[in-house]
Amino acid sequence: MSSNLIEVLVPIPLLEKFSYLLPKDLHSNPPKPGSRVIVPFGKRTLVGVVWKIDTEKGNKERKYKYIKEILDLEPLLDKESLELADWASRYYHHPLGEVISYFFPPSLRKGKEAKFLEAKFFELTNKGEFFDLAELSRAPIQRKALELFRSKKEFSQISAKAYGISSSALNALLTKGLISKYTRELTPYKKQDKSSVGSGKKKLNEEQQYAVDSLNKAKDGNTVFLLNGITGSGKTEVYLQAIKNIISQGRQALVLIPEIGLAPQAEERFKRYFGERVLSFHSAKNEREKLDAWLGASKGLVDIIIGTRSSIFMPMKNIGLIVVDEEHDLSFKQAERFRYSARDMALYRAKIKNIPIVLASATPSLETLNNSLVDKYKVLNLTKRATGAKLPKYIPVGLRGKELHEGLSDELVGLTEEELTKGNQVLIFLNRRGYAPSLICRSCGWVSNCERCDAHMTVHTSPLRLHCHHCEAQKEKPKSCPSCSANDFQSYGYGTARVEEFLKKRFSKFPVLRIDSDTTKKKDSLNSYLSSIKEGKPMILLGTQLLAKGHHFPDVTLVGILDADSGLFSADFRGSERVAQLMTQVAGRAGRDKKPGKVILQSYCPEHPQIEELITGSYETFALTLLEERKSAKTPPFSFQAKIQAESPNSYISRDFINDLLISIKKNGALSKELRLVGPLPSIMEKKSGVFRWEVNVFSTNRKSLHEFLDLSQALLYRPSTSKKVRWSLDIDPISVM
DNA sequence: AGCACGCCGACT
DNA sequence: GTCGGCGTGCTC
Repeated sequence: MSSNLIEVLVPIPLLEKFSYLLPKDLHSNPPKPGSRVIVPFGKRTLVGVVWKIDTEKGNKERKYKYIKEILDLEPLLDKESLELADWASRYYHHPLGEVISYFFPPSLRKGKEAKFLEAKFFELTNKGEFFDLAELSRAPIQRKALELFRSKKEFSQISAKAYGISSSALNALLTKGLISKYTRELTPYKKQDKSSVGSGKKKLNEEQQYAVDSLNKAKDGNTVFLLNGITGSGKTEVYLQAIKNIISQGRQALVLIPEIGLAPQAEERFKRYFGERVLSFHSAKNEREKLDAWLGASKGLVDIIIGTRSSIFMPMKNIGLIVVDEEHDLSFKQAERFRYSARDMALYRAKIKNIPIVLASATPSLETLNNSLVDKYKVLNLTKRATGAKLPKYIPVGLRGKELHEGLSDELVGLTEEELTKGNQVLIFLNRRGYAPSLICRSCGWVSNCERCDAHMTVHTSPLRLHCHHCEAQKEKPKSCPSCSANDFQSYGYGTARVEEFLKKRFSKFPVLRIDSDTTKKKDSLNSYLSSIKEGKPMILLGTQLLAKGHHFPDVTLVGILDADSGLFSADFRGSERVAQLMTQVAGRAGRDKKPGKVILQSYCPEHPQIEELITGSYETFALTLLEERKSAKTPPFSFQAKIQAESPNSYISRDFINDLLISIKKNGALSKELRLVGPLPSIMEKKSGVFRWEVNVFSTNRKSLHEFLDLSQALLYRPSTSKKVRWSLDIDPISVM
């Protein structure tokens, strides 16, 4: 018997699904899965999403509430989006109701209409058309307005104003029945013609052409491509042309890019190539823009969506290709709440849709590299720079026992001088902002520790203050030592601001541009920096990883890496992968155009095998070595990993929380022998922002037993009796940057 | 997540 | 005597 029960997802962190009755007058027209409804929930009223219809028999003991209202007659999410949400919810062990809310822009989450902006219009009525103008002789403004209507038939409220038709005249004509009023959706996008796709086709080299051809051939079927091109090899041009091919078939493309200052540039390049067919999507857009973009993509009016992580949730009417650019980038992983990886969700979305997907990178992640080694992915190699330039030459500089100039060796200073005089640009890379990483008292050894974190406070100048880079804390530099009252402070170590000071003094004839998150906070300041670099005058670019990613600096011939060692001895097993990617990306900024480039790699241990591998080998040989290490250690990608973390104002409470959880799991028999548990242990920076964090990491070569473990963990964690004093998180495939 | 209920401390 | 702290329980 039909029970007319509808399963509705509500945006609440609960594992249960909630069922509602359908009011009798709607029995003949039930809402479809993917439509939004309004439902009562406790004392509240929520916007929910229909999940299943009439499938549950119903529990006789339970009294169900009625759906209050159906917001969408036609579903807003297609079947594949629902399937993707379901998969992500199970894979990341996150409540489906919250997962599904990610698929909607804010205004739709709040229950607003799924419509483009509406505007008021006025049009001439029949009566108005044949009305005797002489009757309006005493109302000259109305008469003039009516004449305008006769020549143009309709005006929007705004254009009427522009033509000088006052609102009082409009109202008068309305009451006389000479014009009528209606509202209409303003569609901001026009469906573009299939034939007019893309301009400015660049000449491709043989490898690029082969890559484009391979992508074009794969238009149907779920092939995963690794577009593995060295820095400056013209990867973008390859996928631009593949996208062009896709949209010339009337299909859409989705391009995911990292969450960095690069977005405006990427967008601009796409706009130049595809014009109005492209729409960018990121968190800076306002609600209206987000809704318009969402509707435009979902109705198939926009051909290309380019955006950061969250764009993976964009609906698309007829998606034909997904590109994940810089696929190794960590910003594709959300590090809070719903801890999804947009790259991995993209892979699954492509699989459901049976379409090709391109993962592009000069420094592929070990996961991706491994998948290509076992032939899961098809590799498209670009081994030559598009300009024909050579890859830069590495010059290792050992620092032991050397006198340095604020972190710079004689070799680096000398070469910098040389290149600047030749009219070239020099890039100095130091992944540490501020003036100095800590302040110490030379009299007693006091160090500027942060009260809320296990970290030093960084010295910042202008204004002179101490900042913690892990929490919001900031304070004045103390007048005298808090411990011994002496006034004998020393700024210890180097940050970009300190190096900037030195470079400006030493190379006073040349501009020094410091580019880090402190100097680029203001809107568009990064862009104005980048355009002054583009002018090509000799100068020094000094910066953090902001500078390392993706930019094309044709006049940089020398890159100086001040500290290649940081991260070499990282506690995290992913540390070396990260360093290798960063170093390779930074080095890749040198010699991209006609001029050959050099990279100075300063290190206290140049004989370290990993540094040597980077210098004498390539990213790929380095990565292969790392893969071997991971294989013998059975760490990802040779096992699956999950992390459970607890945080509270008390270290023991956090520790016990993890401990107790593991005990319960053990009792329930979900601790299979295939699981390797690491912990409970304090997290890398145990105290952070005033809370103490403990964690357990679980590794397993068997996905099923890990998922059984996680299912049980999830069930236990979401029990209402779970202590609310502790904030916990479940992270699948964590990337842990503390 | 919210929201209500409930039971103990400092206030007009 | 009450306002309000946050612990606990519940949401079809």
